[in-house]
Amino acid sequence: MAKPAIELDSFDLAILAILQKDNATPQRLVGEAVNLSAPAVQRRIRRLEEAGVIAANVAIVDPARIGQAITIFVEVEVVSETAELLDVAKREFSAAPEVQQCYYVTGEADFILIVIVPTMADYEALTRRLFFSNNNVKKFRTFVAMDRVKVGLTVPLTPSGAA
Amino acid sequence: MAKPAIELDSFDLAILAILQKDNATPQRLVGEAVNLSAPAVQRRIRRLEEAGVIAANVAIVDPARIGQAITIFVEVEVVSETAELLDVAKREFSAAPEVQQCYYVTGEADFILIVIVPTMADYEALTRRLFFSNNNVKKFRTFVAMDRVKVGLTVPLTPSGAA
DNA sequence: ATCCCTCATGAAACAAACTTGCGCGCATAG
DNA sequence: CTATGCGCGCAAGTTTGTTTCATGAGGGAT
Repeated sequence: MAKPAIELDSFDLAILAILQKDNATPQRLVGEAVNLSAPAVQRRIRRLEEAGVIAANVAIVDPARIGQAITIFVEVEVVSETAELLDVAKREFSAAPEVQQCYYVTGEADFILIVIVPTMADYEALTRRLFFSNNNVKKFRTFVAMDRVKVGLTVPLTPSGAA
Repeated sequence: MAKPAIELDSFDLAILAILQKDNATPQRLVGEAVNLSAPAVQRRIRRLEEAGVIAANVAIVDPARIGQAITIFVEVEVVSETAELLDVAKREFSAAPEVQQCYYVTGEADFILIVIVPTMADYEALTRRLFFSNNNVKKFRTFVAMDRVKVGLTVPLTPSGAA
């Protein structure tokens, strides 16, 4: 694993704020925006990537333009919360390509999944495969998204622990 | 607005699959992977961007490495589902920078929010601002994420509506 | 107090990638 | 059968990303 935390100064945060919105921004422009030279920006970006602060550089695809994808939320409740059973569930859920996001949470549910499927029939198939065939799944609740009001993974830049 | 849908062939889907994982992949490598020349890849990418299929190119930042961000799910139930009240809610929720994602859903809840905050105190402040001061919010349930098992916006590439 | 070591920066050179223009082949329509 | 439009590949030009190098600031030890 990478280091749990590295020092981030205001330059790093400014760079992250830009790349979070558009990582195709030329380093030259980034440098101008944060008052740093292009190579300096380059080194910082590499450091952030190696440290895991930048987890990935990806293109965001609009599901609505690809077939007619349906976004679904699932709250999953498990029977037993032993460490190994949780690991099993995490691995199974993560393995499904339809599962975009999976969180282990506190509260009335244990897992929250965000699923994208082309049709409801695909979702039904997924539930059979993921939930009904897993004895540790007590119950699950389904929420179908009618509107993606706001979608993003942009993290608010908190200057905590930085100079 | 862009066209609601454009034709996507297997080349486009293959390209999208790659860029969804890493949009820093050189077009030359993309071309090799899909058996196309670099300029052809380039033109297709541009078309996909203009059509809105590629909504954005962004760097994914791990919140855990930025301060100690907490991911929280909120199920919001509203009193009245008139169009204008929903619009108000959508706008208010979207305006909050802490709200990463907001969906309007069917089921036992009306909205599902994904929130990122540095501390629980910030979340409490957010609830006051967003929920308690909004008379149309009947109730809300909170789920705190203990583990981000899987995070992504990767859309499964469905060859529907393509050659 | 001085020296030395380490580290990050900026300027320039270098390499790689992106972008554009051109001609060709294929599919479709007339 | 011919004409037209679309998308491809090739090659050149341009921008961008990457490396190298010398300089200056900060820290610790003598």
